[in-house]
Amino acid sequence: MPRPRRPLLTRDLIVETALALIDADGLGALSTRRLAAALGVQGPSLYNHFATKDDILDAVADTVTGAVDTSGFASRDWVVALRDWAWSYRRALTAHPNIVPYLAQGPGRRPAALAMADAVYGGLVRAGWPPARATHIGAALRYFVAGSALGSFARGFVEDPELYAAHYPHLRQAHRLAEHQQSVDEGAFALGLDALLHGLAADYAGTVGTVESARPNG
Amino acid sequence: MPRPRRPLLTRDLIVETALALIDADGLGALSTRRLAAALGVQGPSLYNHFATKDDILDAVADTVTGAVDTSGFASRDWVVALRDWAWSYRRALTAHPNIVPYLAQGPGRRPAALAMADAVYGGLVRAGWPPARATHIGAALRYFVAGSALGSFARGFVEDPELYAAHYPHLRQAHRLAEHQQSVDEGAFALGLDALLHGLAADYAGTVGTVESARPNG
DNA sequence: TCTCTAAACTAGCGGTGTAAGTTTTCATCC
DNA sequence: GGATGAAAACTTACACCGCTAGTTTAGAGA
Repeated sequence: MPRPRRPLLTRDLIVETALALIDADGLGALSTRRLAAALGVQGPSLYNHFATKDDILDAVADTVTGAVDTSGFASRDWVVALRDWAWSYRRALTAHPNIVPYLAQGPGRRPAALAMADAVYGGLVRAGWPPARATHIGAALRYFVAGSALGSFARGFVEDPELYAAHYPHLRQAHRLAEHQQSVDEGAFALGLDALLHGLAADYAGTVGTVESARPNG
Repeated sequence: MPRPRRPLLTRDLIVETALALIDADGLGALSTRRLAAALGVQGPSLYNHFATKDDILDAVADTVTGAVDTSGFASRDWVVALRDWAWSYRRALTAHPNIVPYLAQGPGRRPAALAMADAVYGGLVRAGWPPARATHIGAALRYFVAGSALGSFARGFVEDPELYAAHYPHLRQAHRLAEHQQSVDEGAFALGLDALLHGLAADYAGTVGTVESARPNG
């Protein structure tokens, strides 16, 4: 097949299909030939639109990150904005868990990740946090969200009572974690996020200072 | 070469060499042939000692996790124990950052990870936390530590001022993050960990209750 | 001493990312 | 309107990947 009358591929179509394949079969199952086959095309044709496979994955990661909502930093109290952002961030990642390990390794040059960092940092500084602190807070929350989306704690346990009872005295109930995977992970996230925000609020009261500087939109 | 007089390979030697290669060249650069070559052997010989490449990586992950110190839970106040554990955990992971993405995806059947979970959970329950809460707390801290070791926040930024100034108004100083990578990541970790523990302590005071139940070794 | 297993080997399969070169279509400029 | 050059598909091919199969020989146990 020579050059077709209307292009068979576009960057968006490739990214969309790649994400669907990753969601369905995992990151390891995505090869350029399989992706191309899903698009009705031969493998190397993808290289007319992307330079490398990693470029494709970067674009996929960018669209996933693009779904994160940071609008709260523009109008809400910083604690509320952080909480809303963290939950939105987590939802965006857990909607596509298979891409998370790739995504979590370097926000660098990806526009959506930069825009997110920009909004968070800007919002915190505007709320009165010193720049260095704002950087640390944004990073700390990113650690927490990425870690929670990456390694489901509960998913790691197997549904086999005997495996744990023998050697790990306190894990007698661990096999039940597998059943309640989602609620355990969400509960742990909720608990940890609340604790983090509580601690940050205390820090804010102590270092940034008075009540009047904690205005919602400054 | 037939069977040698003394075995050229042992599981420990394979694991040790694999970890060294991963540290030096990254997870992606570890192939069975390269690993075997580093051991002075042909590729498939490894399969006399491990069933699959993933088995090798699991063993590597287990030795890395094995370096985490949970001894604090046996003798110290739970807040101190959590803090010491989290830092030890982080040190163990950041000593071998390239294996972290593999390691963070499922503690499941790996003995060292199970022993760690057992110690943490047991220590928290002994301190008076309800079992479900103890599970959540352990998971939340794991999220935070794994996230911090996985995606260095600072490493993702490039040392090019112009890249950020144009589109991201608040990230004008972001290129400087690359220089101070380690201190930024450690600072963010310290801040986040302290906030988390502060929040948990407040929760403890509110739900678990009185002062006398917060005894160090119960 | 005989036998079986262990631990190395070689050969090879199907799959991977991607480079190189080919063909044809479309858009653009004289 | 015909020439030109880029675009977008193709085929072929390379080096590498994880892993299987079968072979050879050393050592351990009956």
